[in-house]
Amino acid sequence: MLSKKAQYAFRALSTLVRSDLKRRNEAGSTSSASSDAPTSIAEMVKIHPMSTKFLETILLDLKRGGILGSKKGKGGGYYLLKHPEDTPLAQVIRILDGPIAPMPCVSLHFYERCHDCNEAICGLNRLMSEVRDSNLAVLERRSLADLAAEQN
Amino acid sequence: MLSKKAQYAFRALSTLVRSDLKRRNEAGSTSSASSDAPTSIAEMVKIHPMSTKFLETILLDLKRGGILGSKKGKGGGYYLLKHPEDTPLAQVIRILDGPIAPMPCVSLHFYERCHDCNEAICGLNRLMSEVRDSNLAVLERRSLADLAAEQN
DNA sequence: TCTTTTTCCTACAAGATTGGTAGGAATTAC
DNA sequence: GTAATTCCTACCAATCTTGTAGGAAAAAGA
Repeated sequence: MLSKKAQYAFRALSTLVRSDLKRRNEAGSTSSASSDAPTSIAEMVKIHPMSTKFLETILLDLKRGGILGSKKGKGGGYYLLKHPEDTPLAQVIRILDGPIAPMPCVSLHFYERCHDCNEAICGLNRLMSEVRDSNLAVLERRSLADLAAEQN
Repeated sequence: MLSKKAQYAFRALSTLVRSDLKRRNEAGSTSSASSDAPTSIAEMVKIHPMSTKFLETILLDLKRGGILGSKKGKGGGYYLLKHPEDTPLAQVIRILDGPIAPMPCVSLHFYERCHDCNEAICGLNRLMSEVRDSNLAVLERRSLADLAAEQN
């Protein structure tokens, strides 16, 4: 299961994406994200109610993880560093929750050797690699842009 | 990530599957699993080293979950209740770790309503349903039989 | 320059979860 | 009767989760 942290992150990010897309439409721009008109924590919380202080630490994580930029002071806030399509969901989850793989010995980004088995012939290893792959097929393909896409 | 409990469970189950398949071969039987020749905790731990007491509680869970049968006393132990192909990995995980879905609001077996969003139009809900489905595509199709299958 | 608004940073803390351990009761085989 | 096994409940230490507290730093505007 995703932690609350990751769930809140996605909700806040969906606000940022919508604001980003809106600005793009107005400007007619297709370039990478711009730093003007950042969104403050207070605004995000107004749209998706949650603890302000907790969201603060989450956004900081996302900033350190290279997904968000920020602007301090009056009129400040956070903004996407890249086009929403260029940030896969997997990246967000790894920053906040760590490994996506079901076991350390099949993780791509957080690999740890398995001491109890020979990975080359371990059935569990093979099956969990399958699970990991089917997961990543979705999480690496889907991006922040999909998060904000309206359905009918 | 799978808990240690689930990982240990799979290792112990692989021992039971191998013992089950061996017995089937000898007997030439294709029926559902038989209760003779149960495997004791001590034997399982000999093959896959782990805490005996901890494995005890895990096997009890699997028994209560309807996957294993047991026989008490001398010569006793645990055995599969069904043919290995008829126990999907998903069932084992649900017994020991609970939900497979990434969020309660997309869980099939542990559903909880999401209070912060309208599920019908929530982008996160839709994406996480995709993740759940891709996961289950593997975990419901793959069974204990695949766990013990030798590679090359 | 002063005030307000914002992000940034570190530390703390209560509660839940994880990964076991302890000790014995019940059952069965011999 | 004894040894071997499962069954059951309670406990426990460490870690993780989900926040909270309190301010420092920076920027904007008057």
